[in-house]
Amino acid sequence: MGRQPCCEKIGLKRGPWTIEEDHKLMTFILNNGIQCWRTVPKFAGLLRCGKSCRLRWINYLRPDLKRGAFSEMEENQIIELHARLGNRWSKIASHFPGRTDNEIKNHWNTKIKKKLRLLGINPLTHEAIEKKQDIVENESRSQNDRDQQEKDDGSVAGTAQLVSELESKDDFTLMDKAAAVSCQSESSSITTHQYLINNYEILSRNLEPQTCYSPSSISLEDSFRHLNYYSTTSSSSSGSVQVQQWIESVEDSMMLWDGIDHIDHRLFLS
DNA sequence: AAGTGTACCAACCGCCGAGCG
DNA sequence: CCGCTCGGCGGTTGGTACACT
Repeated sequence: MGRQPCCEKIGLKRGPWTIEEDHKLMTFILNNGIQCWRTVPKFAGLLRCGKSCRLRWINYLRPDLKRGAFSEMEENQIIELHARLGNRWSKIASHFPGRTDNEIKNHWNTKIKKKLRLLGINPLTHEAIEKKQDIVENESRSQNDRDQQEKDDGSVAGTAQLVSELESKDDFTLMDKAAAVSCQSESSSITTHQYLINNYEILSRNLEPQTCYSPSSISLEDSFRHLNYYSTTSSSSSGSVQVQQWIESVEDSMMLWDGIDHIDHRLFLS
């Protein structure tokens, strides 16, 4: 026979995790590590499926998670990777330490996809949206000189210039401008994708002037990677500080744990 | 103030490849 | 080799918060 079943679905809890459940799961994993997800809920005292525990850990409880908004640089990189890899979110996420595939997928679906559409880019193909072609071609014809110049030098300076010129046109809608710019890049030797990467910052600033990219929250990268080392040696003050930062971030995000001091002292700062 | 629409994101669902027995 | 489960993945859903009318 094969392996034992992952879990008995009957009687298992579903839905949002409580602070107590998070506490149990995190305490168990930090104490015992992860050998088999099927056994985790059993030994951690949770009425959850192992799969659910895994998801909760990976997407929310993992100490090396980088919380906070995506930076523009990260967004640009996501677009670039998506153009190459498609919806392979885990592959994309592997380029972003501390970010989860779920987080990137959500960000793509709620933010980036919308912006690309406004820019006249098909988020699936990263090509210019077909029906924008007429607008674009009309605009492009009137910009022949600029087009030629752009083709000649193969740079994105022309499109960037077009962006700023279009911005000054009050009777041209934002979407039209974006489409025109997008097509402008298509008609040149520059691909839509390259155009997007080069001008994304300019355009997104205009599309969402209210957007404020908050600085990333405290980066706790590597803290978990070094967790075992620091918890065993405990002689490294920097390690202790790093772990302490993680604990504080967890406390911030999960309110108060009744046993956080217990975990803190026994695992990290002994 | 209440109702409705929209955005966001945590969590679930179902599929698939790898691997165990 | 086969039957089966696990772990991982991508798609989707549902709940909540916020914005708008």
